[in-house]
Amino acid sequence: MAHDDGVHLSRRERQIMDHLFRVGRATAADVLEGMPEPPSYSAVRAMLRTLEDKGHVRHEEEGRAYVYFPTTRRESARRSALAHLLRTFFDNSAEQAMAALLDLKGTKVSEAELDRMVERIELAKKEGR
Amino acid sequence: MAHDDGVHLSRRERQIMDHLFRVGRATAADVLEGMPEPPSYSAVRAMLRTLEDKGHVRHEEEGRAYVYFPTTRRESARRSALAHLLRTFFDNSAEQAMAALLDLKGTKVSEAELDRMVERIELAKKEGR
DNA sequence: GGGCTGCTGCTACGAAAGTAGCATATGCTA
DNA sequence: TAGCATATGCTACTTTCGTAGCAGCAGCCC
Repeated sequence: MAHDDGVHLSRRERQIMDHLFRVGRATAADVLEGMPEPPSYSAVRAMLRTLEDKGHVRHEEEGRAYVYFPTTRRESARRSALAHLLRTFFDNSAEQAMAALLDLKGTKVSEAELDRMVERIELAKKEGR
Repeated sequence: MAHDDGVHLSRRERQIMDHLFRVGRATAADVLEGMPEPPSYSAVRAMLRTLEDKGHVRHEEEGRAYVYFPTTRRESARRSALAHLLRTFFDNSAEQAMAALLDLKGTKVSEAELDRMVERIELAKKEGR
């Protein structure tokens, strides 16, 4: 069944991971800046350490500062986040998700992009059969 | 006075909300069943109550049991979840998200669906200009 | 050198989260 | 009607989150 060892991300931990996935790598200060309702600097560092203990991030020393980054490849994190979203809100329907994607305000989709999307779909169609 | 702490969902609370969004409405027992690493029945009920206090769910009596459901419309929850995902993992690129969507294993996308997707995109293109 | 400045590593602690367990009410059934 | 099953409403307890604050160390600048 569940093999969950440490998928237990708390609210703050999730926020930190989100930021890390967004930017790739960041120092505690960077993370702090990128967080909603920023907590204290100490708090961020503490959580970063916790995340490292749990194995979700690692760090490298860069000059005097620690630079943190996710241990999970962005690709797989994406994948599972997307899968989860699909399952939770779209009944696993890629089409529905697509539709939502298209009329999401704030997302500017250029015509060229739309074209490439169509291409991708056509490709998927060919591969699918 | 902060009450709109909608983002303040704890780990368990998020899991519960996820399940609720997935199924629409459910009793405490249902929720329990749909949770990863299920806690005790008591725990679930307690959290459901908390969620109700915070305004994230409401309940109706159905027979002897309480049936809970999200107060937020699925639509808007979707929307913001999608926006968040896009921002966190796809640099706000709908195209990238689309691509990921297409080659997500486990999602069977029928040819008909693919066709409809193309239609939607073409429509978006027309509307866009 | 002396004093900032910025970073780390700690410890400590209140506040939530998470959980268990009881008492109680109600419908069902043998 | 007694007994079981299933609900809810509590209360109380343990864990972990989230946070502040201090000490120590390394560069920098006057």
